[in-house]
Formats: sequence, C-alpha cells, structure tokens
Amino acid sequence: MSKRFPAEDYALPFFKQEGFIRKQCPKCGEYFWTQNAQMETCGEAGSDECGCYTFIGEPAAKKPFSLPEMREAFLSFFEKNGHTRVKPYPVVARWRSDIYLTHASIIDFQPYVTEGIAPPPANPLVISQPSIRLTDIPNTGPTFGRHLTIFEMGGAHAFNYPDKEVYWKDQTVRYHHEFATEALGIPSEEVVYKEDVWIGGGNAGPDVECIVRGLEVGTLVFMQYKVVGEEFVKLPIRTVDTGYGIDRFAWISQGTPSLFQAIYGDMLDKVYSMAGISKVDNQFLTRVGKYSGLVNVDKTANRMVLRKRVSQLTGIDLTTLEKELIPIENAWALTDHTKTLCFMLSEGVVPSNIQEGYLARLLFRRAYRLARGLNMDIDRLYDIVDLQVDKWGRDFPQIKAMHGEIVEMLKMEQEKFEDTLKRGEGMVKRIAADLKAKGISQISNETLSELYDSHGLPPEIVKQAAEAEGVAVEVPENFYSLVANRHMQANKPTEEDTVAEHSLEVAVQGLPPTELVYYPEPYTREWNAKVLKIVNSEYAVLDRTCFYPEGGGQPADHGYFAYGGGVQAEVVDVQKVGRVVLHKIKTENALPSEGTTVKGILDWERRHALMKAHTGTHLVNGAARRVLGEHVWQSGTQKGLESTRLDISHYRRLTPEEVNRIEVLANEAILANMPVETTWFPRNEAEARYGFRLYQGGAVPGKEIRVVKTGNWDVEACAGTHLKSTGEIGYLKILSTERVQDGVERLVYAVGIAAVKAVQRQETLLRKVAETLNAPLEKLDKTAERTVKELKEANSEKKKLLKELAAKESGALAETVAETEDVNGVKLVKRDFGEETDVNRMVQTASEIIKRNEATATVFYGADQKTARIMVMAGAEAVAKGVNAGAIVKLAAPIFGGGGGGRANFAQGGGTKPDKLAEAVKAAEDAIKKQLTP
RNA sequence: GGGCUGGUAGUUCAGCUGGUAUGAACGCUUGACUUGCACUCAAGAGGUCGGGGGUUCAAAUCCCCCCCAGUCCA
Repeated sequence: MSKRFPAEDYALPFFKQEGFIRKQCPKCGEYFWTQNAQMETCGEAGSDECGCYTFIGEPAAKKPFSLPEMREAFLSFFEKNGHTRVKPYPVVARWRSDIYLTHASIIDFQPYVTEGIAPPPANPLVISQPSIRLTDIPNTGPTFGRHLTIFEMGGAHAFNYPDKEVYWKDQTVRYHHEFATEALGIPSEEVVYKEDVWIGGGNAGPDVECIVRGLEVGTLVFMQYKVVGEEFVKLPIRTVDTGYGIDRFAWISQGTPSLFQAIYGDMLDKVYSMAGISKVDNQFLTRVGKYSGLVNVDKTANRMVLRKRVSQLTGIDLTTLEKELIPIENAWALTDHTKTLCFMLSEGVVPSNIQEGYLARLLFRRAYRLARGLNMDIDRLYDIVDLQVDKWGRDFPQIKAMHGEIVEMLKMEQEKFEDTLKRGEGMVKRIAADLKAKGISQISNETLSELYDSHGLPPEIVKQAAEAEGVAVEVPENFYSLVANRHMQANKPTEEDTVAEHSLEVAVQGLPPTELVYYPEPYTREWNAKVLKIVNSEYAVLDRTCFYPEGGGQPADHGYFAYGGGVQAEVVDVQKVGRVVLHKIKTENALPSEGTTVKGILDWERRHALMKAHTGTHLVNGAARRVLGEHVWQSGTQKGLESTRLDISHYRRLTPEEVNRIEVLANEAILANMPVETTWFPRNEAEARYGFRLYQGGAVPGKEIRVVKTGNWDVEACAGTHLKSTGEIGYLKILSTERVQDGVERLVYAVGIAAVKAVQRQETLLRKVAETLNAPLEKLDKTAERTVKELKEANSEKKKLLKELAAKESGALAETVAETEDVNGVKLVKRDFGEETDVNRMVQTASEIIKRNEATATVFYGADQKTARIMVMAGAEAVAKGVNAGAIVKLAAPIFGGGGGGRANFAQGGGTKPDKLAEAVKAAEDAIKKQLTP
C-alpha cells in the first residue's frame, strides 16, 4: 500500500516560524524540511545515497553521552516538559496475543490504550523501552549498529481524545527540536525533518523522520487512522507515537565509527580480545563507517554488490575490506545478540522450538556460530554474558537477579545444539559417502534444504562437513527462499466455527450485559432470573446468572432451570459472547419462553470440583516456580473433574524428585489454609501493584482486571471462580508429567476426592500386579525385575536349544526324520514338521543341513488346525544348478489357499487350507525336479 | 499454531519395492599374539525392531492411533 498524505499535513507552524524550507530530495524523491538553504539532498545515508554519516569522527552533540546518560537526558527532558516518567515494560509482550516481543514503545499501550479501552498510565508520558527486533538479525553488524536486535526506544506519547486534546503534531516536532538542539546541543540547521507515511499494526498516519548528519535518529508518528482494506479510517483517539533512537542519539553524540563502540565502550575491547582480533584500526573503521548507511541486507539481497559499492566510495580494495571487516562485524553481532538473550531470558523465556522460545533458540544458535566462526572458545560466550549482566544489571535489575538461570538455560541450549550438530555431521558424512559410492560428487539443493529444514543444519556447516568427505556443496544464493518454498504447500484455513460464532454475536446484539453473579457470590447455587431472549431456539439469555461460562481453561457449569411449576430445562453448556452469557439447553427439553422467571440450580458438585481444580492450579503454579525457578510461567491449563493440567515453561525434563517437591509444596499451601482474595483493579494499578507476572494466562482484555491473590503464594489475573480459602481443596495429587513441547512441561493432577480416587486406582493397579506376580507389594520392584530377567534368560535358552536341535537333526538324525533323495546331483531333503509351524525352527535346521552340503535343497512344511506353512531353502550349489526357492513357493502356496515368496536361496509361504498341504508339497517337489532337469 | 525428519544390539547406524535380524562398525566378555600412538587375531554375549491396533499365509517394512526425540517457519 503506497499512500501519500497531502503537503499541508506536514506544513507545521513551527517550520514556518523557524525558517524551515520544504525541499524535494533529487535522489530519493522525498520531501524534507531544513533551515539550511544550501542543502540539496535530504542527506540521509540510505541506499539512495542522499548522503553519508558526517558525525563519525565529528560528534554532533555538545558532549558525548553514554547510553544510560542519553536515556536519562531524554527522560528528564520530557519530564521537565510535563510528561510522566513510566518504567519500561517487559521485552516479552505477554499482555498481547498477536506478537511475542516488544519491538517499540507504543506496543506497551496497544491495544487497550490506543483503542480507548483503558486509560494510559499517564498522559502525556515518557518511557525508554528496550525493544527487540529479530528481523534485523542479518543487518546487525554490517550496518555498523544502525540496526540492532535490541535497542532502547525513547517514547514520548500523548493520547488525544475527542474531548481532551493533549498536544499534536506541531508541539511534537517542537519537543524534538528542543531536545536535539538545546538538551544535546546539535546545531539547529543540522536537524532535517523528512516527510513520510507510517503504517504498522493496522494503524497509520503521517510521520516525520528526524535526520541528523545522515542518520535517522527519531521518527515522530501521528497515528490517526485505522487501516481497513485499502482505506484509512479516522480513529477517535489520535496518538502521538514518537520513537527516539536512544542508542543512535548516543552514537552521534560520541561520533565513534560504529554504534557498538558508543554503547559498549571498553567491553567491546574485551570481546575483541576473546575473538582474537588483535588490532582494530579505527581510521579504517571511520572511513568505512561513513558509508555504512547504504548497507541494508534486506533490501538489496546481494551483500557483495553492497561491499563493492562501499569499496568504490572508500577506495579500499574489496579483499582488504572483507578481511578486515567480517571478524569485527561478527564480534559486534555477537555482543548484540548476547545482550538480547540476557533480556529475553531474564523475563522467563525458555529456549524451545515454539513461539518466543524459538526466537531465543534462533538467537543463541546464531551467537554460537558467530563465536565458532571467530575461533572463540564457547566458554567465552558466558564471559560475554557476565559482562552484559554487569553492564545492564544496574538499570535492569531482573537481569542481575536471573543471572544464574540465564547461564543455566544457555548451557542447556548449547548442549542441545552441539548434539544436533554432531548428529547432523554424522548424517552429512553418510550422505556424502553414499553419493560418492553412486559416483555423484555434489549434494543437491533438495538435500541441502531438507538438512536445514528437518535437521537444523545450516548450509555452511553441511558444506564444511561434506567437503571434508570430498563431496562438493554449492549453496544457492536464494537458499532460504528455497526452504521457504517447501513450506508453501497446503495451508488451508478452516474457518467454519467462526461463522457460527459470528451468528451468535449478531443474535446477542442489543442485549444488556448479563449480570455475573458468580463473581461476587461464587458459592450461590440457586437464584431467580428473567429470561431475556431465546437464541437460535437452543440458548437462553438471562438478566443475571450463576452459571460460569467456559473460559480460562475452566469448563462451563452445568445444572438446570426450573420454571412453570415443575418444568425442568437442563443446561448442558454455557458460553460467553461479548458481555452476554448464553445457556445451552438440552435439545430434548422444552425452552422457557422469553419473559419467564426461572429458578437456576447449579450442579454444585461439578462447580465445586472445578473451583478446587482452579484454585489448586494457582497453587501448583506457585509451587513449580518455587521449586524450578523464576523462569516458570504458565503456558496453558485445562481444569477438569477427574484431572486437571497445567503447562509450564521449563528448560529440561522434570525429575521425579522435582515433581514430588512440587506436590509437597502445593499440599503445604493447601494445609496453610490461605485466604483467596479476588479484586478488580484498573489495569494500570494492577500492573503497578503486582507487575507483569499477573499475565500467567496470557493476554487479558478489558479496562479492569480481576486479580486473584492466593494468600502469599500466587497472584494472577484470572477470570475463574475460586474457593474462599485453599484448605477447601483438601488434597492434591500429581498424577503424571509429560513434555508438550521442547521447553514446556505438563503437570497432570487431581484435587479433592478425585485425588483420593486417583491414588486408589494406582493402588488397585499395583495390587493386581502384585497378585499376578504373587509377590508382596513392598517387594514388587525386585520381583518384577527378577521375572523379566528370567524371561529373557528363558528366551535366550530357547534360542540356544533350537540351534542345538537344528544341529543334531541336520546330521545323522536327519535320516530318521526326513526323506532324502538325490536329483541330478542335488540332495533334496523333505521333512514334515507336523504341528510345528514356527518357521524359525525350520530355518535353523535347514541352514545347518545346507552348511554341511551346499548342493542341498530343503522342503520343510508343517500345519496346525488353521494354517499350513512351507519353507524352501537352497544351498549355493543347488541354486547354481537351477533351484529357485522363490518360484517354487509361489507355485505351491496358492494350492493351500495362501501366498508366499522369497529369493532364489530362501522362500516361505503359508495358507489357510491345511488339508491341501500334501498336494502342495508334491507340487513343490515336482517343481524342483523340473528345475533340475536339464 | 502449521510443516518436515527420526525411534532397530550398550552407542552410531544399515535393512523398510512385505519373505532368515547368518545385520555392520565401535563398545563389552573370554582366549591367543603382542605389550606404543584407534594394536592384531579368534571366539562369545548382547534385540518386546518406541507402544497399541489393523491389513496379510507372513509386518522392522504397508495403513491408523498414541508416545518419545529432533528440526524449520509464523
């Protein structure tokens, strides 16, 4: 979608007053505002080459600022100007269901604030938000720090309501200009404002980019539209969304060749020395850094073209450029990635193969490969992590608090990756050897993408391993799009359910919100209500209800309505659509008519059990966190009558000991009989009071949040029905655990009487086993062990005996049990095994006989009531003379109603008509004779 | 949430167009020869072919369900 806003949208009084001129850049074609009449291009050092970085070596500000200094300068500037300082939000956007990571400051206020559902924590406000952008991975390094996977976005936000204007475009630009010129001392005529259109996250509006000496240091967005199809629809709330690149501002204030030097300072030297980069030529970096603005790996896929251009502009030859630059870029990227990992893991992201955990894994593996590429001992990676914790731990205390867990999770991840690599290298070796044997000297693209897609082997690693085996690998330029193509097939959306849901939404329109009696009175089992509407002749809508609708992993209540003197309508399901509760009535039952007053009666046994399960779940969650660590988050839950489950994030399989400890802790929490308090808080207050740990169950909609506080054990935002106190649960028993995904463990447990019954079931099972084994319960393990051992021994004894028997029967004894005949120099041995149909025994015997004389063919057979079997084996000499066992069985087996086959030296067959066996044997005998007849 | 790959001896794997697991290598045990850099040679032990169901005369092999593990993408 390309759209331009009219020029007047950007013609601000500020520009006029301060003598800014609007110009069109001849290179990129964009309009920009500047006080410098001599300026021809917009000066932005992008791929259009409108300029280069002129701050490198010549700092743009009055003094150098470190990142924390710049952050403080920014925050205090806006604070001075009437903004309230707000603490940064987490980098894991758990309050949102559409994204995993916070990638801008505005993310903190979407959708509740920007859509007017909840008020902002302050208005206007200022925040410095650590933001993670993994789409910038390939650019991190090559662009000298213009792109980072983690950066701090300074956000000064104002939310303008129809009835309350805070400030809008003009004031926003004024603030920026004042910050840049007065707070930082950047000369006014060096600040350029570029007109631009901003579209993101379904919203849009005009924006201006702020360029200083070639670098975009900020974007001032005026969010005022919702994107609907191709159209922009005006929003009631106009949001000032400014993004100040705090890191970039620090960079221009220091004028270092790269942003990394500005942010990391001395720490970078330590990384260099770990990476074995002995001398870093700052003059060289300065020359290259000036032109780093035109590098953008996404837009111009071919990296080499970019390098060539940089080489042209700097006059440094390509080889030198590559050789000098690549290790440094990699060290930069490594430094950046470890910082991002520290932030992510400190908030409880567990590396895994799904969701945000996968992003952490991706990042770690990349960091690992960068370290390897720099010939760095992998242990140094953890030294860098330590440096990061030291560097950022003061301003972001959770990083310091989680230091141990971060390192542990990373080490675990390292182990897993090294296993994958080892496995993969073995696989490549075998593939290479196989190809070589077939005379193929190159690994196909198909194989290459499969190795990556299914086994996680990046092509460079395959190349390395294959070439060591003497098989070539050519990695196609478009490798990753080839992989993407493999995913293109079959993504069929099944959206039948949404249609039905939509019809309910329409049906409840205009109805008043149902009064939810189950919240203030979770123990009320009977109440009177008026039927407001019957929907789709199956759902009843009441004015007030005690029936809990399905949600938050808690199943719907059941029960019935009584009305009209003795009529009962059973409620089999309850759903909430919007703010209206729908009660599904059993199909066979009569529906009460609209306007009737009904008495609702809850299936209390069911509801009470579910309440126990729900409160119990909060206890298990709290117990798991205490036993396993602060990285534990709920990643899903389903309450049930028989058993309930809770999925938690954790980086390794739970041990039985850990499970026992969780169980004991949870039961201690029950015995402590702690009160369960539920309180509605305004969103901001809830977050301020309890932090983002509240969002255990994921995103919670609405302006007000229901907070469930279980004694001193656990606090969560939760919409379920809860007990008054924990003691009511009685007893909680963990039944089993499983691994749902890498990094997600599932605990299955039962509460109350269901828990007792579960224990009884397990006991019954044990007792049965004990009876079968005829052993006392307490010696069951030893007895089972011994029994299995004995069974194994018996089996191997049987095998041995079979062999011995075969050896005997193949010798002298053979004469007595088998018929032997000589046909043209081949000994034909025929034997009826009677009721023995175990081919294994026939095979053993036959091969013993043949071992003695290769010029032998055996025809063995047997039959029980139901099936007949025939087996033909021929020695090498017999085969040479023409015997073909396969052909014989194929011919003979159909006679007794079956089939069979095999090879020339061995074949077997079976059938279902044992009475025809003799006939088939005769046929087989004749066939052999025929084969041996010249 | 979607896709792909795998589960066979203690380990790494072969076998998978159904028809003997005489499986291979390494490891292990015993013996011989040597004692030096993966010693060599001989003999031997070691398998519910992840689990369950189905098709078939016959399933490691084909089909379905489940479990376990790996991996890519959003």
